[in-house]
Amino acid sequence: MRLVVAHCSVDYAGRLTAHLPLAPRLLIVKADGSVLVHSDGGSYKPLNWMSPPCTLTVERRSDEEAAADADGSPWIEQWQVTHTKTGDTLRVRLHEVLEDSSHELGVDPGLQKDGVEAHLQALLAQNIDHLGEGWTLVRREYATAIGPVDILARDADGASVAIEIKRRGEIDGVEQLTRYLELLNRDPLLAPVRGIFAAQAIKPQARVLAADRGIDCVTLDYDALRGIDDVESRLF
Amino acid sequence: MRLVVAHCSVDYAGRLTAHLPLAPRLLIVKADGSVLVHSDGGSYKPLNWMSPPCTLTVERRSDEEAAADADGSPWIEQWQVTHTKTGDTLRVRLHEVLEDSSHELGVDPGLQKDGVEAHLQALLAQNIDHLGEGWTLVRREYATAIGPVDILARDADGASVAIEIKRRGEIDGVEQLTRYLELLNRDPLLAPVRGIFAAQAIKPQARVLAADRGIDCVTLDYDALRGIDDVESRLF
DNA sequence: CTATTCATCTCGACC
DNA sequence: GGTCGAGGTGAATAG
Repeated sequence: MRLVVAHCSVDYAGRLTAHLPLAPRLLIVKADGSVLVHSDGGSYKPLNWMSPPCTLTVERRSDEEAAADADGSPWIEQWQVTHTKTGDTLRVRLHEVLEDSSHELGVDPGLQKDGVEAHLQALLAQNIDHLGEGWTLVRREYATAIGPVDILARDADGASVAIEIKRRGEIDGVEQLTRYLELLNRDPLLAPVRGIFAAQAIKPQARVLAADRGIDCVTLDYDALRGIDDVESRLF
Repeated sequence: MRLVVAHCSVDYAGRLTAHLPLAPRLLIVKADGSVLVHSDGGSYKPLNWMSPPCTLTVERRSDEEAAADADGSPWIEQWQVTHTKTGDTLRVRLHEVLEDSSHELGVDPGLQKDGVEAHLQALLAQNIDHLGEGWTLVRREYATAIGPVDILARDADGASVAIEIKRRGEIDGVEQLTRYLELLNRDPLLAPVRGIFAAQAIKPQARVLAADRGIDCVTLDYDALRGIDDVESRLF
């Protein structure tokens, strides 16, 4: 990994073209040749970058050559980075260099995560009676021709219920569930199937559309579900 | 901006919990207090991070104190970063420090972009007869109760056409256009309104759904449209 | 390999 | 301040 702090200008050409005027920035060149251009603010996203796989060629020139630049751009080092597959290009022109260091870091052992949608689905499946007393789980990831329904269950009366789970409930989730319901209701063994749209938070537009389609909305409390699960884990 | 290369371990707790075991990494502390943890590979996304607004507190201790750590974690410096609004926390424990430098970069002048969907919409609006001879533009961003239609036009016979533009044509774009058409066709001044789904590339599934809904698909060539536009720019 | 879906999404535009 | 849609989305997972 090479770290350079320098006054630089950057040009990118690919799906879009973008330009960064001359200013001091942090440049990172990773072991795989990928390049990040960071400013001293904003978010984790670089101002500009090149993803691997890519090739980096470096051109250096003397102060005299730089001063004589025809375009009036007195860079002393230029990086030409080209994406191996898409042909996207990133050109970085370094003017004044404030820092330049390199380190061997090796391969990272990687991140361990917990708490995403899969977990939410597992928790609700394990606590399906959270939705109503006497409810039973039929299957998680119930397969249909157009994709798997998150959860298929039966209510206390034995009627089928298809449940779509999202972390955030938005309009396309309702559309998705609608397509599943249309298909499931063609199966005489299941029909009538009603739908439940379950999410940690549901947007107003999604609620309106769901209501229009006769789909019930349920907001899930992740911590509460986890709490239930912890209690049950201790019981069994 | 502070740059630190160090053997470190990282723990994040927020929407999810995540852990990075001890390994050499690049740590960046930006002027706004945000922190990035990068490995020497992967993408432009850090392994872990904290977005602004957040507060950073640094705790240092001597090698003797570190060696006597009750948990057996001989860190010599610990960063506790807390998000001001959400309360998310990031804890970084530095063991061996390989580099530590700071720079004043100031505020970046920012990025200039070109070539995204807005541009595609503008180009097609300016060259609406690309879709058919004698076609005319009614309005870009034609407002409806459920959102703006990208382009409303009339064909050579004066019949209304609603156009949805995407960079990549996928199923939800067809759904979106379907909703617009349903609404627009309730307006007696416009009806009958037909739909055109225009994108640089359209997925087979989206084509099938569009055909089923009576929506025509058109693939757009960005460079060709830009070429047309350049020619016209020169003519007028 | 392609295709789908999630994301600590981020980011901008618009209301 | 929110809400919504796009992204050079990226990244993981299923088929």
